[in-house]
Amino acid sequence: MKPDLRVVKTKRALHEALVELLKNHSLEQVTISALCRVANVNRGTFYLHYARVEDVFEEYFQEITADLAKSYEEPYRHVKLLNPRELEPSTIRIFHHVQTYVDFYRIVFSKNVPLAYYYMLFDEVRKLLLRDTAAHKQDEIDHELFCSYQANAIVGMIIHWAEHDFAATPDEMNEQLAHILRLDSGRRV
Amino acid sequence: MKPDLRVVKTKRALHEALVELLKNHSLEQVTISALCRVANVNRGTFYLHYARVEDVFEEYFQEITADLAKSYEEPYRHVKLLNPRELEPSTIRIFHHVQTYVDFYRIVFSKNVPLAYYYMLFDEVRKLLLRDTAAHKQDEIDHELFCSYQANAIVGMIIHWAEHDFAATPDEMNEQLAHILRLDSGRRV
DNA sequence: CCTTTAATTGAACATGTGTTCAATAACTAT
DNA sequence: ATAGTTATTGAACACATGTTCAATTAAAGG
Repeated sequence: MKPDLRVVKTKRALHEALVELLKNHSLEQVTISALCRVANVNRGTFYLHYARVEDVFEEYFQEITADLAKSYEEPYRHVKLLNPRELEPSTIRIFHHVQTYVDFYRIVFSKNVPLAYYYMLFDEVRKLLLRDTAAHKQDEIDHELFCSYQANAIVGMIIHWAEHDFAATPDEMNEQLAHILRLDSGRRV
Repeated sequence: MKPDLRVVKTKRALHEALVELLKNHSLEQVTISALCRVANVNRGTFYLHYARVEDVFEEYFQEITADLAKSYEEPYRHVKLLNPRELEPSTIRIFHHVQTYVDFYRIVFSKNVPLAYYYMLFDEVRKLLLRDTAAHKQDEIDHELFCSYQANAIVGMIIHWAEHDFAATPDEMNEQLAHILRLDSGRRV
């Protein structure tokens, strides 16, 4: 059940062709025909794996969101998490992650791309919150709902960040998050 | 400078044709050609006003987000707003608004629509928060950033709601928001 | 190495896309 | 009503889309 090398080659060619075309065109300007021309892949082959150009970007973007989760696994970062209302901001790697892949995130937050990309980021953040706050459930509050609330709040900060062309530094974003979470007084490093 | 009646008629025909087609097709399945066929509008005319089918939906959806703002203007609802951390949930009309137009919001929150629709809702909520919390700025916190945080947190709840097929009632959503905002203890009606 | 399996190809077809143009029709303003 | 303005139309064009098919090619597994 190994992945067929031909499929791997085809997908890699399409990935690289997409990155190439995105240097001079917006995502929605990239046609399937042009993508296949640049990638030297038959158009029929494209349809064996995808339906739209956006699906190729989505597959690529999946590797990036996977990196977000991975950065949380690094043991020296993965400090014990406290009550979600007192998240230790040094453990929040998301702003640094976004800056690392800012060229991708400019696309992810642009108006005419599918909402699916947004969900991929949101789901990743929520997954991390669900895992790290499992011990701090509160009565009367639907914990999954609360994580959707909290995760999307953070993504809201990233929207704001993107609207200002990612001018602030990741550390400044972390600092603001700390203040919002009321860590400004009684900070514990 | 009145709107040309011909334009009004054309747009209305396209709006109605879109609603008609959406009964049996997803938004992305609706082609420009089919839309124009049903609307009895020349395809060239379509391009005089729009570029994509999604633009027609966006124009329609604008009327709906305008209704969200309008519901906040109703004087008997527009109670004095407190500190954003203590939002009086009875003034939060958003969950009821979403339920009123749930057929539209199912599309707005579906994966393959443009992110632009999401922004329209988010911007509307943020605008309301910015207006109603202007008096409660805090030092050290970028107030606009905080409103992006808070507005998107609420939209995160709606995402969660949509994921569960809008099963909860708007009042239950409001109740959960109240709990999250720490109104559970010391509630003031 | 050789057979089996399956991905890829190239070609074709109907339809959709995006644009242009002169001719026509419908609206506005006087 | 009439003249002037402008949206709409229909036709045509090159190109993109989505699908099908038999022929070919490359990989997997023994």
